[in-house]
Amino acid sequence: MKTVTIVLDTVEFAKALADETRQKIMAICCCEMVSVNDIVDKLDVAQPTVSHHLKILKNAGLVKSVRQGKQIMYTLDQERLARGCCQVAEDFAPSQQIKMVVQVPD
Amino acid sequence: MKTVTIVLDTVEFAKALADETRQKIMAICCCEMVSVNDIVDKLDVAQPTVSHHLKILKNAGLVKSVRQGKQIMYTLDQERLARGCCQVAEDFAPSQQIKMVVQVPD
DNA sequence: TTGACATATTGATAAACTTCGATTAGTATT
DNA sequence: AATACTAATCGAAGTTTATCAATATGTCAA
Repeated sequence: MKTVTIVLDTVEFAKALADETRQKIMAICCCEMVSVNDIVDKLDVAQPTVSHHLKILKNAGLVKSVRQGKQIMYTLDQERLARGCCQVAEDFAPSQQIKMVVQVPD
Repeated sequence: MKTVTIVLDTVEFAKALADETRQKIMAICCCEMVSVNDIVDKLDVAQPTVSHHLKILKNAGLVKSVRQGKQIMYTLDQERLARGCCQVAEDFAPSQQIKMVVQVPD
């Protein structure tokens, strides 16, 4: 049986989550691929601000991006986010039992 | 069957976690009751700084405190922390399955 | 290759945050 | 009551962060 250990910087992880605008962005790109402009259109912030937050989310490993022509499509890495949440809970709340059922692609 | 809904401010929750010193404090008071001085002794920060961080953690509902004589004992609210982690995961990673088994006291 | 479009980067500014010294408030002891 | 002890609050300094306008970079179409 193979064990995969993910080393997560829980401080960087939490910092990435710790902003209202970033959480809005996360909600927007949570379940679909969206362009930067898509996000800008749905929020009341300037485009550089969105790019800035996307960079932070990307550095924390919370979003993935792919270029599609002129646009760059972003989407939340749900598994990564869920793993981060579980790790925080495991690190600081070891008495609680939290189980994560990882989705295995077909 | 009774359903308990916890309304959590995920931004405040994440902000409370988003500091290295606070995470160290959380680790120290994670599994036992400790006084403010206990925490100061284990960290390289001044007492007002620890009090400041404890206040933030308290406002976020992540620590509980009880006065014992001259001291005030703090401890991490593990269940609250775990619930917060689960809620973040549920809010932003709905495709992932995370289960939390809540500890019921005897 | 020129122009239009999409996104990233730069630089500046303002707000928020961390930290600490000094002080205050609360508690117990003598 | 006076003192010692513990923790909270205040005020200031320094750092980090969020935001935007301006600009640069990259891509596609004509």
